Amino acid sequence: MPARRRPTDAELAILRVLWVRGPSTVREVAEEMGRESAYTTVLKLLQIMAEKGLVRRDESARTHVYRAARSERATQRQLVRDLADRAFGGSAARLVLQALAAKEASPEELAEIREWLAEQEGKREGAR
Amino acid sequence: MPARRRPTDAELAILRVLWVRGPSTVREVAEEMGRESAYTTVLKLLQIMAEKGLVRRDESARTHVYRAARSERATQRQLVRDLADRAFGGSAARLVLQALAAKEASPEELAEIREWLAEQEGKREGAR
DNA sequence: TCGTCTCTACGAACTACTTCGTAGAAATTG
DNA sequence: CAATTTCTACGAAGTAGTTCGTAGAGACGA
Repeated sequence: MPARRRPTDAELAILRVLWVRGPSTVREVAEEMGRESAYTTVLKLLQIMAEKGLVRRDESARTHVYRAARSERATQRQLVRDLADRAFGGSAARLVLQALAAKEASPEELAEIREWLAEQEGKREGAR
Repeated sequence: MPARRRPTDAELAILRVLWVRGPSTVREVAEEMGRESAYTTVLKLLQIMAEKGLVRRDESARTHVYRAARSERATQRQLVRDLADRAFGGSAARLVLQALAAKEASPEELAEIREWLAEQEGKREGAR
């Protein structure tokens, strides 16, 4: 059983495209990524990612169609956990505090965070 | 001017030791990391990290002493920014929300987050 | 049909990371 | 002083990631 490794930079760039576009052909992904990388580079990457299980491939037509195997949310969560483990002693909360310090948050995002906090408050009360 | 690359996994493991122990010799770091990696592996890594500027080396004695070039906080912040860019479209706040979902936070940490939010609230009021 | 285009497959080359063995200098010990 | 230990330096090898060129099959248009 192969341990799940985190996607590399190049893989993540491709996943981002697939999350936005949905199932796509090699050409579509390559196009979306601009002229940064050659068509065959994207193809090769997608082939490798299919082997790794990062994407699924529909081969029913001559032109294969790829889609992300895991959702954006699930992948993001995995990456956060991974970073928390590697650099924050496993504490996602400490990671949060650094993240808050790192960049400005929009009012909407602040509101979401506040909402989450309120939920926690609720749970805590309920648990007494 | 060499762009600052993020520390690799092995480098991060060593940095963690240096942050905890402060300036240390190769032997001390190797010891701290358990018997996972051979002495010369740690040595080589530290040499490379010194070249990259991740650590500074005091060569005044025969046994060199290494210390982290950047603080734990600064490095953590860099890593958070990097992850936000690579996987969250640059939004640290969205990263925060995933992080909050990823793991339980302790009451102390929750309190810190609340405090930070209150600060933001204050700024916002003040700006009106 | 013949040439052109598009697609997948494959492999080669290059870089980065990680590991550790060996060599030799310097310090220490008996 | 000789043997042992401890240290740095270096190099080699293995793995993984990334890039892209070339080849050949299939589709398509003139």
